[in-house]
Amino acid sequence: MPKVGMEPIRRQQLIKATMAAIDEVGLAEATVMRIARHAGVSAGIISHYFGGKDGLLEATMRQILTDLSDAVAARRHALEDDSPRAHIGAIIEGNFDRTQVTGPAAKTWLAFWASSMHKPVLQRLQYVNDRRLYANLCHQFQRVMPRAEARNAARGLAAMIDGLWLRGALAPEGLDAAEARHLAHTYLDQLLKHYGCYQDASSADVY
Amino acid sequence: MPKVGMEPIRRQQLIKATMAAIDEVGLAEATVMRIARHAGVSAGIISHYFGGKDGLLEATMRQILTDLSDAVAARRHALEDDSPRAHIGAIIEGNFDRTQVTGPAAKTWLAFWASSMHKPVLQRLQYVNDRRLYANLCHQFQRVMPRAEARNAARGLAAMIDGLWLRGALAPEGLDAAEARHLAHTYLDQLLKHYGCYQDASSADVY
DNA sequence: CTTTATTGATTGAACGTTCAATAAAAAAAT
DNA sequence: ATTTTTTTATTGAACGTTCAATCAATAAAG
Repeated sequence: MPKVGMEPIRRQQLIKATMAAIDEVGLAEATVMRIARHAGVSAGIISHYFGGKDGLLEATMRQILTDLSDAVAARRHALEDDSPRAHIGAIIEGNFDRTQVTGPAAKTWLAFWASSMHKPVLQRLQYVNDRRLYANLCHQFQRVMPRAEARNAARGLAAMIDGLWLRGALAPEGLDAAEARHLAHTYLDQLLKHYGCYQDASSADVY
Repeated sequence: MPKVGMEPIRRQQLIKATMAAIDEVGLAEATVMRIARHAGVSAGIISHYFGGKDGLLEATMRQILTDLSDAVAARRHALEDDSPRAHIGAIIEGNFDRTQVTGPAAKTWLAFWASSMHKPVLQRLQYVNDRRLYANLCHQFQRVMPRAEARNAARGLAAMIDGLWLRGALAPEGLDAAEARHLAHTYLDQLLKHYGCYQDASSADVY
């Protein structure tokens, strides 16, 4: 079976298998053998392509963060409206993108989040991603309110988004994306309305 | 050294040591030996008092949930004002109680949260606790707004509280409790103001 | 002398990693 | 076009480590 150019294929396969395994039994019991079985390959191949289990986990977290980043960027670039509300709305929508919220990605996300508390490599990835979200929100809010208030608004909305994610990952029935988006958008409207700018409520009932 | 009546002392000791170990190296590397060393006892004692590692972890999560519950209950019973805003405010304050937010408890909390996704015993504990918070919030909101809106408000505030917790546990500098409480109270004010009830803003700058 | 409390060496299972062996594909040589 | 050689891909058994659990031994207290 050995063909050339297997590396990118196997890497993707194993990253996907990692998410599937974590979704199935959790990070603690996602052994290399279980992951390999999901991908239909042997356990040894993981060390071959990722240098070891840690390398695979890091690559998997990178993938998830990249996917999220792309989902947000795509929606922001597709905007016709350049208003702060539109940009922040796109950030919300991107964070509750179907591919991110559904299935394996959500639980893997939370698992890595908890794991990053004590693994410097993952912590760094999480930190960079987090700062980017915060900086983006802050920048948009600053277009319609003073810096100090913009910072609070950004922290509040970031917490709201993460909280909805967290609760969705833990809820037995999974995240209700429509409801989560609605709550986040309503909160955004309140934050903006409080400063009397761009106060039309047209985006409140988008979902 | 063996004296009688050691059981309750050892149990508390070991639960505290578990939190310390998880705070130090994370749940994945919190071995029975490490926990025992923190408590200054041998590893075997854990199986003796808790039946095994799982029993100790369950007891530790129970302790955290009880502490949180007590912190909320204490503040609610101390209220002079019986208004919905006062009750919900007390719930917020209880959730950001110093003993909960500071040190080992916060990281242990998040570690168990992630772990509960795949451990039925912990999942059940988390679920019960979560439902109680939601039911309490819902009940208070329903005193000043229709059922459907109250549900949304409760879900939103619960997400905000959890999100602030989550971000606090992950932030290198830890949670800024004062800021978190301020954000949660401001959000609460907005939720209530939206319905024109109890609209004085006196509690917005409590902290 | 019985009960309660505790230890620490031992056991067996599970895990990640390594590596020699294998086999297909590609390249080179005939 | 066929054979030989090299490269790439993959396996799976073996190894060493780590861990939770067990239990006989020990010792203080009642």
